[in-house]
Amino acid sequence: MQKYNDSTYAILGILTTNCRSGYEIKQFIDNSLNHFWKISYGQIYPTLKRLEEEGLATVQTLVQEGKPERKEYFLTEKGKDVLKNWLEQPLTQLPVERNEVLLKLFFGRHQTKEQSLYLLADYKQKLEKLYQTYEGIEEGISRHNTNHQDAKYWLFTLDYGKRVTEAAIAWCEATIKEL
Amino acid sequence: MQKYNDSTYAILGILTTNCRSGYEIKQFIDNSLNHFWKISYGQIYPTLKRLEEEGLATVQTLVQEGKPERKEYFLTEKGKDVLKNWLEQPLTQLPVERNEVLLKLFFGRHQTKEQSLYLLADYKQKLEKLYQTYEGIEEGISRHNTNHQDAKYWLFTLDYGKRVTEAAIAWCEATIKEL
DNA sequence: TAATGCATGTAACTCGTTACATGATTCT
DNA sequence: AGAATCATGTAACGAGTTACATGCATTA
Repeated sequence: MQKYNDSTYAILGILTTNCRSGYEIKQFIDNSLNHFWKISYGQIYPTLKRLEEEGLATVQTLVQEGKPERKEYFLTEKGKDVLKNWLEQPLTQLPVERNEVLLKLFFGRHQTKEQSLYLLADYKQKLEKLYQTYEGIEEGISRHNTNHQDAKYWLFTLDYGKRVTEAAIAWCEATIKEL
Repeated sequence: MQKYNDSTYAILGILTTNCRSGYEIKQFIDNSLNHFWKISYGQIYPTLKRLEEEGLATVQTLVQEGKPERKEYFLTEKGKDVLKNWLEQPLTQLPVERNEVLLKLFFGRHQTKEQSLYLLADYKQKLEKLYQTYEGIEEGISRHNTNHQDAKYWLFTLDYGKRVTEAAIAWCEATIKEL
C-alpha cells in the first residue's frame, strides 16, 4: 500500500467527521487538534486535490447562496481502507523532539547565570499559559460534548498535553533552583 | 541582525567547543545533543560553507597523514556576536509538537478498543526504552565528566528528557486503564 | 467604510533527509 | 576480503509555511 504523510492521514481522519471542505478541515484542526497538530491551507488544498486524483475521495461542488462555492470531499472505500490501515500501524520510531530552550541551555556556560535564569523563567511562564489553555479546552469539551462519541478520545489527548506540560514546568522550577 | 535557523546556531555553539570540522560536529551532536537535536551531513556541510561566506567563521584546511584532508572552522568575532545575540533571545513562541500517537488515538472511535490498547502499549514500551537510554547517558556523563564545565548543563537537558518521558509513560498507563 | 468571515487556490521559499559519489586507512 | 572509520560534499526530493490573489456578504 502506498504511503502518505501524516498530514494526509489527519485529513483522511477528519473527513470521517462532518467536515467536508478544506476550509472546514482547517477550522477543525485549529479548534480540536491544535495542541498536537497544525496545518496550513497551503498544505490542505493540494492534499485534497491529490486525494481525489488517487481515488481516496470524491468531490462535489456545492453552490451556496450568498456564500462562495464550496467543494465537499467524501471518502471512498479505498480512502477508508487507507485510513484504517494507517490506524493499525504502531509508531515505527519515536521522533526526536527539537527543543530550542534546551539547545540554548546546553550552551549555558557561554552565558551569564542571569541569562539562563531569564530563559528558564520565560519558558516556564509560556508553559503555564499553555497549561491554562489546555484546561480551558478541556472544560469546554466536558461541558458541551459529554455525550459526543469522540469526546473521550479528545480528552485523552488533552490529558497528555497537560501531563507533559506539567512535567516541563516542574523541570523549569527544579533547574532554576539548581542553577 | 540577520536571522539564521536553529541548526545554524547549534553549529555556531558547537564551534565554541573543540569540534572544528563537519565530521566532528556530526559526532558531537549524535553523542551529546541526540536526545533533543539531530542533524544530517546534508545540512552541516552547506551550513559551514555559508558560515564562512558570511564571515561568521574562517576555514583552515588541515592535511593529515594517513587520513583524509579536514577543514577546520573557527568562529570570528562576528560569529561569536551572532551566537551571543541568539542566546539572549527567549523563545518567541512554543512550537506545536506533532504527535502521531495522539493523532491516531484522536480517531480512536474508528478503531477497535484492542487496537487503541495495542497502540498505547507499544508507545509506552518505546518511551520506557527511551527513558533507559537517558539514564544510560546520564550515568556516563556523571561518571566521566564530573569536572567538565559543561557537564552541569548537559545533565539539565537529560533531566528534562527524563521528566517529560516519565509523564508520557504515566499518561499511557492511565489511558490504558480508562479505555 | 473598514474589518471579518467564508472560500479556494498557487508560487516561492525554507528546512531537512536520503541517497549517492569519492577515496584512503585500519581493523577483523 | 570486507567492514568500519575518517572525511567532504551534492542532487533530488519531501514537507511545510508564508505571502499573495480573488471576491462576495456581513458586521461594526
